[in-house]
Amino acid sequence: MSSDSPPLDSLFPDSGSAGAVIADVLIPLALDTAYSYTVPKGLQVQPGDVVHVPLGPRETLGVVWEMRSGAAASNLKAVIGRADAPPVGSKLREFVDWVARYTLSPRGSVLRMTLRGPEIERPERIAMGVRLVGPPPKRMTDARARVIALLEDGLLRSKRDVADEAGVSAAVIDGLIDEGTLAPEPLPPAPTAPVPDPDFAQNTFSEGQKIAVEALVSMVNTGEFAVSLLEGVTGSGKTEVYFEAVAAALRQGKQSLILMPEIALTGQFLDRFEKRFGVRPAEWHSGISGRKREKIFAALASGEAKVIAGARSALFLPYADLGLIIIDEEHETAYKQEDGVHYHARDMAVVRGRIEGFPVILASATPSIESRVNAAAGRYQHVTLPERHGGRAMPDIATIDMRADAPERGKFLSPRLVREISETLARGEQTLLYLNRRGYAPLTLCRHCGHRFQCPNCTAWLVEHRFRRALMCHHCGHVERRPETCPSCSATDTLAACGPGVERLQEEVAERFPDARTLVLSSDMPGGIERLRREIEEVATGAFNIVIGTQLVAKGHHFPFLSLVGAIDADLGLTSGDPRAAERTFQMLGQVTGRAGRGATAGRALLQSYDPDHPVIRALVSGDAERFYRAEIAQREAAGLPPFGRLAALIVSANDRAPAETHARALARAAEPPPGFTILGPAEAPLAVIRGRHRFRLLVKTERSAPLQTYIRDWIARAPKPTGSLRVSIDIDPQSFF
DNA sequence: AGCACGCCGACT
DNA sequence: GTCGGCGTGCTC
Repeated sequence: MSSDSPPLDSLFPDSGSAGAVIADVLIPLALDTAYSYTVPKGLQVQPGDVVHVPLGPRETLGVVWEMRSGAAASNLKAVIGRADAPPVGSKLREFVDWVARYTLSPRGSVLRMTLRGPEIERPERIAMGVRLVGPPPKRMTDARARVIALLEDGLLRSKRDVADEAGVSAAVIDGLIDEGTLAPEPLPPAPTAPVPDPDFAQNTFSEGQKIAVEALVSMVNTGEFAVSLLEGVTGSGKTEVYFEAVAAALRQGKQSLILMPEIALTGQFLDRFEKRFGVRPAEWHSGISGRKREKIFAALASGEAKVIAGARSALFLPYADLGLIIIDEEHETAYKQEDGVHYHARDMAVVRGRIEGFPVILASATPSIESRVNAAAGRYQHVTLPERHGGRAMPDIATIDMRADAPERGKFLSPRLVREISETLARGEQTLLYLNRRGYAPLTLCRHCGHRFQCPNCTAWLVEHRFRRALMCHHCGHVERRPETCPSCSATDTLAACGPGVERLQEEVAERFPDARTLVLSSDMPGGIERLRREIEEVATGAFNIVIGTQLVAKGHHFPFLSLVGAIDADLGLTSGDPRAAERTFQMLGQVTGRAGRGATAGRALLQSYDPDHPVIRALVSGDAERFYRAEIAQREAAGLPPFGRLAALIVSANDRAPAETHARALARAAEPPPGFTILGPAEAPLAVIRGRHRFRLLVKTERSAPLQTYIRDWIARAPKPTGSLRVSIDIDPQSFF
């Protein structure tokens, strides 16, 4: 339509509602388009307001995304009213739109992540306190006298406190209210988030740390978007260094968000924060629920909470005045959300910083390749802490060549490692045995006929869990009882466990060291995440002699009594088809071995390996991270892969193999890759069955800086629409986007 | 996310 | 004959 066309309402003079106020409302459901509603006269709303709107037969919450005035089509319903919730500011709306576009998700799905806090509406129950207001009651009792004596000062106290301190029951207090002696009065809401004091305590820093502190503080003081990669070996005092950036933000009155992998948010971290700032930060993770969640949500939206330590979901919340995001352990894969909206919290944090104009700090002892490359390219400032703090020595890392120093048949600890564990025990110190395999044994087979137990839904072996007497699939959760006889040839006593899991390792440890106190730390142990946090804290107190753990022991915990680390199968993971296998293994082993060391005494780490000359193993032993990063980038180039980033995976899945494969091929055909884009089609992607769904993976890579997601969006638009039980999900690896 | 609609198996 | 399983599609 040309610009001199007549206005719309003159074309439809009978529409009758020209000049109506229309709100485009985004609803936190899997909807990409905002729905239009008329705004009734007398209702004041503006973009960002949370409103109630009718949706089909029911009523939902939505956020006013845009406002306009014009002719209201007759099918529009009206906004019901405003909800009592903090508004979603324009920068946050821009962030939601950006993330939705980048992740190819409906905008409503992203919006939902920002409204996750409260069961909006339900007004807070106002707690009542009591105050002494009237004459003593006609009949005095001992209990009543104690209550009156306590309240003689005329101060307001909660009923709970009065009952506890006066040693009476609530009935006594209610009786005094009836008598008119006491009066109920609403209590002022307890502060949810006491304000951390940037000057509560000052840490002392080495010269090297001072330089890093200064770099971060000046970045925060500048108050503009910038990214720093804070790279510091384990024990270099990274946390204390970035606390100074938080202090600088506090002095400006700005809020800080410290993102960390969920399991790393332990009392240990909170204690360190409290030592520096006098109070604990507000916490946000899946374990915080109900009223507490609502309160924290309100406190961060009002600006009352100044520092929030949270898991990745905290990134999307409506902060009042966010001025800094820190991503601790930035290399962690836990930052990648794989269901619903696929996003990487580290990268989206950088985007939020860019949109809202504040600095972002990425901290790690073993940074991801992409952050290293971004730092080398000058997009990120590289701040390094090359030395351990407080005279702590770097751990001494060595390999044990398993071909030369083989354990007995059916055992997994090499003679040398057994010796080292004995010596560590004798010194009263702690040992950590790292094995990234849950359960007892990863494969069970029949020695008679060769039958292997496989998941009926997935292309995976069933993992034996002896503790639960079951065979389990780690992909879909399928569980079956471990039978006594072979289901294929009916032979008895021929089923053999192959390979080690942490449970089997514990069995071996218990046999070798019957007097040692051992603990298995694994995500599938009963008790959930809270129990794990408790156990991790117990390990830190030195309560166990030998700890056997899966990868979750690598997530940023400090174990002060730990002097020996043994990696049982250091090569595990190096051979998987994942393009990031080497990087992951390097980071994992780097983190785990970094835990070793007691005070000034150097710790010791032993890597049991069948391939001690592997570049990853050699880089770990030499302590030369630089060498690993260089070698890994070169390796990726040689394999035709970009160093990072411009790589996307499309997963096509269906309940049957044929439609999944057909669609994957159709997608591959529909793509007309622009120059510089390459599709690694379904033929090259291994088919896997997970949870009964047949999955095909198409990898797309590009050497160009053009945004991959734009290309993918066009591609999907061109391809036939998925039908039936087909699902296409897209996982785009991080890119540099600015 | 709800909720209705619709098309094939076992039941009072 | 219906009740009900969950696949599919719609909500301004």
